[in-house]
Amino acid sequence: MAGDFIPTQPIYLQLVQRICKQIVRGDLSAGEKLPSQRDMAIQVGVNPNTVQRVYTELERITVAETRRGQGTFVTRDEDRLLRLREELMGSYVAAFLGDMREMGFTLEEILRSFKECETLGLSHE
Amino acid sequence: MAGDFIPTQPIYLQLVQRICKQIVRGDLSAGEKLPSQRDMAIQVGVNPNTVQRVYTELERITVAETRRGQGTFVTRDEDRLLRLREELMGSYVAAFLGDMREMGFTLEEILRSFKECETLGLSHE
DNA sequence: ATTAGTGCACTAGAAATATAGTGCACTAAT
DNA sequence: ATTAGTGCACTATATTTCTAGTGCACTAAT
Repeated sequence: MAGDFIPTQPIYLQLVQRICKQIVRGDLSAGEKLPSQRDMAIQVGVNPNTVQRVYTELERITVAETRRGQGTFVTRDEDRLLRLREELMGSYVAAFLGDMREMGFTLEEILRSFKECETLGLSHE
Repeated sequence: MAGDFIPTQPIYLQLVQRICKQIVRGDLSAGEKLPSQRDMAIQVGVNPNTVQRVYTELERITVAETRRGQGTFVTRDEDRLLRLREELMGSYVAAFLGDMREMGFTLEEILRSFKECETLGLSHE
C-alpha cells in the first residue's frame, strides 16, 4: 500500500524522482493525466498535502502542467521530455562517476563490477 | 569553512559517507586517528553533537573504533577496510544500475554516456 | 596531583518535513 | 442550478534533524 520510501530523504522529493523516472521510461506519456492529488495520496500512502508539493515541484521544473479544476498532466511538450531524459541520464551518470572517482575506483573496476550485476536484468538492445 | 552539504539528507549521514570514501580512497589508513569531535566539528562547520553521531555510526558499522580519552581511530582491521571497499562499490553500482533500469536505459546508452564524461578525469590504470 | 585533550551523556530549543483536517474556487457533466 | 472532481490555501500538530550548551569520566603528560 505504502510505496516504500527511505526515511533519510524527503518523501516529496522521492516521489518527484519516481514520477520523473516513470516518464523517462515511457510509463507516462506526454499529456497524460496524473492521478488527482487525493487519489495519488491514497495510492502511495501519503498525505494529500505531500502530493500537492510533488505536483507543484513537477510544475516548477516544467515537467507537468496544471489545469485548475481538471487535474495535473504530464507536459505536452515532447521536446521537454526528451530533455528530461538527457538531463536525468547526465546527472545520474555524473553523480555516479563522481562518487567512483572520490573512492579512487578505476574505469576497469567499474566495468568489471557491472558484469557481475549484468545477470540481474539490464537490457542490452 | 562549512564543507558543503546538500539540505535534503541528514548531515551526519553525508559525513559518514564522506569519511568512508576517504578511507576507501586511501586518504585515511587503518589505525589512523580521526580529528577529535570538537576539531572535526570546527573543520566541517557543524555542531560537535553531529560529529558525535557520525563517530558513533562509524563505530556501529565497525569502520572506526573509539578509545575513551584518546580519540576515534580508523579500525586497524585491514580486512574490514577491504570489505568496506567491496561493499561500497557494490552498493553504489547496484543503486546506479537500478536507477538506470528504472528509467529504461540500455547498457549501450550508459557506456556511451560514460565516454562523454571520460574526459573529466576518471582513471584508466 | 594537576592539567589538557578526549569521548560521552544529557537537556533544551530551532528548523524542516510530514501529517491531519478544513474550506474555497474552478471545471465539466448532469 | 446542481453535483462531483479537481487544485489550492490555510492552520495546527507530530516527528526528525540539527543546533546549543553543560557537565562528567577517562587518558596521557606534566
